Amino acid sequence: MITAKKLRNLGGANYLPKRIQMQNNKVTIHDIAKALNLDSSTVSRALNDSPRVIQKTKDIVLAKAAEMGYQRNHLASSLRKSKTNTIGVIVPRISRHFFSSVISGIEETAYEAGYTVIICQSLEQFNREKKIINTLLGQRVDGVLMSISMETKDYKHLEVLKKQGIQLVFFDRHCDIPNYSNVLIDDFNGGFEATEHLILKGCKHIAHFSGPQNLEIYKNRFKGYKHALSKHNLPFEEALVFPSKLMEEDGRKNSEKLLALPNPVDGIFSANDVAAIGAMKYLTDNGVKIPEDIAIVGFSNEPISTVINPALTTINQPGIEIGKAATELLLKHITTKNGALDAQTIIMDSNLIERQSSKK
Amino acid sequence: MITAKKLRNLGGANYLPKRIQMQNNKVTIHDIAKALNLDSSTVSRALNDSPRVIQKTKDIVLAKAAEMGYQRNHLASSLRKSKTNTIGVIVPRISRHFFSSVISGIEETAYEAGYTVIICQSLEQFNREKKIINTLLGQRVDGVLMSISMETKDYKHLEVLKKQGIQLVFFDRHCDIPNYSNVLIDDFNGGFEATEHLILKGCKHIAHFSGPQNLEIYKNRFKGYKHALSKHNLPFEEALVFPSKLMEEDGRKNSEKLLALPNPVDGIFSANDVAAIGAMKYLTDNGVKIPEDIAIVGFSNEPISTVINPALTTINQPGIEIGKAATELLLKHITTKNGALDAQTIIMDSNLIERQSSKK
DNA sequence: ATTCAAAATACAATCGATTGTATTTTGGAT
DNA sequence: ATCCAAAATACAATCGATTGTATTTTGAAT
Repeated sequence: MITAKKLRNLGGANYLPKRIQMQNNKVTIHDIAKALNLDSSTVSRALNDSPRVIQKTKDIVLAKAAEMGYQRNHLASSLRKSKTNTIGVIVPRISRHFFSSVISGIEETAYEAGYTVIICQSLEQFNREKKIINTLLGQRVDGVLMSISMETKDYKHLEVLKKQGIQLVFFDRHCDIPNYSNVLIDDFNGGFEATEHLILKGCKHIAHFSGPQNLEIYKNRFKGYKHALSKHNLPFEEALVFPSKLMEEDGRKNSEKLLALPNPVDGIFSANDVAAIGAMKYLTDNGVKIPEDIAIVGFSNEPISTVINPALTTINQPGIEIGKAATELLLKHITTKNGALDAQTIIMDSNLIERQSSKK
Repeated sequence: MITAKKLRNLGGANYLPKRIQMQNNKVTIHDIAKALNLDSSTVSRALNDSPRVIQKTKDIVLAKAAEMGYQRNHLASSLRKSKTNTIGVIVPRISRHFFSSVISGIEETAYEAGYTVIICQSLEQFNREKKIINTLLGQRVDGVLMSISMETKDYKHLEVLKKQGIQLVFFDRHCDIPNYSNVLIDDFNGGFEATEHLILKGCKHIAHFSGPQNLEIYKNRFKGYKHALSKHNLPFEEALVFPSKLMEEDGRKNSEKLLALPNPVDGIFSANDVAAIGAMKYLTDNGVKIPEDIAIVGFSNEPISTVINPALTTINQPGIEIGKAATELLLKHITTKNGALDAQTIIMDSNLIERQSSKK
C-alpha cells in the first residue's frame, strides 16, 4: 500500500499531484519532530506540557505545531490511553424541552472539560435503550449519563457498563438500585406542592394523572400527591388516579373518563405538562371552564405551558443546572481512580410556578 | 508499565486480583486468535467477512467471538482505516421541534448504515459554530450535516472541511455558495402559499415578519411573499416588512409597531411559528381578534402551533424525511471515491396546514 | 506418488500518540 | 580539565485492527 507517509518520504510532497497533497494534509507529531530534528516522544511530551521537556523546547514545538496546523489525532491518543474523553447521553427524546435543556447543560460542562458528547434517544423504548448501550460501549465512552425510558423495568442491560468500569450517572429518571449516582429534583415534594397548591385554592376532589410506576419519579410524585391529601384531611380515592404514559392523547382520554365520574372532580395534578395540555384541550372543548370548574397543575414547565390558554401552573425543573451537575458528578467519578468515589444523590431545587390554570 | 496483556501472558488471569481481571476484560482479535490457534489477521478477515477466509473458519471465529463477548474496538479500526464512521450534525438548537425531528431522521438512517452521530448546537452563534467545526475535525468525522446559524454571514470556517476532504451537506438553512449539496424545502413556494392563502381569505394588507436575510430560507420566504402580492395585484409596502431574529419577543415587538401603523394590517405571514405565537399573544392581549381582525400564518408547524388558541395555520416541513434524505445524500458523498459525486440539491415537499388562525 | 496452481492462512508493517527505559547533554563542583 | 548527578532528549514497545506480502496447505490433474 502506498501511504501518504511513504510518499512524503520518497521525494517530498512537491512531486505529488495537488489533490493527494491536499487530501492527507493531516500533520502528525512525527512531521513536527522531523521538522525540528527532535524525537516524536519529545514532541508529544511538549504538546502535553510534560515536566520532562524544557520550556524552550516546548515553545519551539508549540510554535511549529501551530505553524503546521497540527491537530491531535484523538483516535490514536484514545487508543493508546484507552480513554476517549467521550461521554454518552441517553434521553427518552430530545424534543422534550426539559431534556434538551439538560443536554445544553451537559454539553457546556463537558466541552469545557475537554469531553465530547454523544447524544442518543431511547424514544421511550426498552429495546432501543439496550441497543444504545451497546453502541456506546462500542464507542468506548468513558461514562454515561442517562434518564431511563418508560418501558424500562429491569436493569440487567446496565450491568455491562459497571462490569467494564464505565461510570454511570442518572438524572431525572433514575433507578432505585443502590451504588449509582443520581441528580434529581425532589419529586415527592414537587407532587406535594402541586397538590397542596390545588387544595389551598379550594379544590376538594383532586385527580392525579400518574406516570408509569416503574419510574421512581412518577412513584414519588404520586406519593407527594397522597401526602398532601392526607395532610389536609382529604380522602384518597383510587378512582381519581389515572395511570398512563402521559402523552397528550392520554390526557384527553383521562379527562373523558374523569368527566364520567359520579363525584365531580375540581382539580387535576398531572405528572407532566403534556398530559395536562391534552386534558385542557379536551375539557375546554367540552365546555368545562378552567380554572373555575377544574383547576390544573402540570409538571416540568415545558414552553407550551405558557402558550396554552389559560397558561398552565406547573413545577419548574432547572434542566440546565441538572445537566451541569450531572456532568460534573460523572466527570468526578471518571477521574477518581478505581471508581473509588462513592455513589451520591444530588437533589436540585424545583419550584411551583403559578399561572392562570389554577387561579380560583 | 504493566499492561493487562503482559499480566495475561505472565501466568494467566487466575492469579490476578478479581478487580483487575474484570476491569480490562476487553477481548481483542488477538485473544480470539490465540484461543483458536489462528493468526489475528485471519480473525480480522473472518470478522469482516473477507473472501480470503474459508467459510468454515469464519463460522468458528464468529462463534468464538460471540462466546468471548468480543466487541470491535472502533478506535483501532478507525485509526488504521482513517475512517471513523462518524458524522457530525450542527443545528442551531435541538430544542426546536423541527430540528429534533430532523435529528431523529438522521439518527435512524445513520445507525442503520453503521454510523454514529455527534450532535452539536450552535445556539445561533457564529463563534460556537466555528468552535464546533474544529471539535468535529478533531473527532475526525467522515462528514458533516449542518444548518447554519442566524449569525453566520461568511463561510470561510467551512473551507477547512473541504480542504480536509470532509463531506458537507446542508439541510434547511443552507448557503448560496456552489459545490455544496443541500436538502431543502421550497421556501419560496412556502412563502408564496402562505401569503396567497391569506389573500384568498380576503386579506389586503399583509405584513411579513422576516428573518435574517443572510439566510437563504428567509430570503426565499420573503420573495414568495412578494410574489404572491404581485400575482394578486396587491402593492408591496416596505413598511409592512418587519425583520428580526424571529424569537417570541420579536413577534411581540413587531405586533406593537404594526398596530401603530396608519393603515391597519389584516394579515400576517411570519417566517416562523415562534414569532407568530409571540404576535398572537400580544395581539390577543391588546384586544385584537384573531383571525377576524388579523389572520396569521406561521412557518414550520411546531407543536405549539396546535396548542395556541386559535390554532396556528402554518407551513409543514417534513423534518424526519429531511433528516433521512440529507443523511443518505451525505453517505453517498462519503462512499463515493475522491469526492467525485457532484453536488446536488434535493427539494422536499412542504404543505400548508390550515387551522383557526386564518379562518375568515 | 508428484506437481502445481489456487486457496487458505501466517507474517509483519502500519495508523498516530503515549510512555517506560535508555542514552546523551548540561552545568556545577572539584 | 574531569567527574557526576540531574536534566533533557532519544529509543522502542504498545494500544487493537487492518492489509500488502509471504508462506503453507489443499486438492485436482498427471
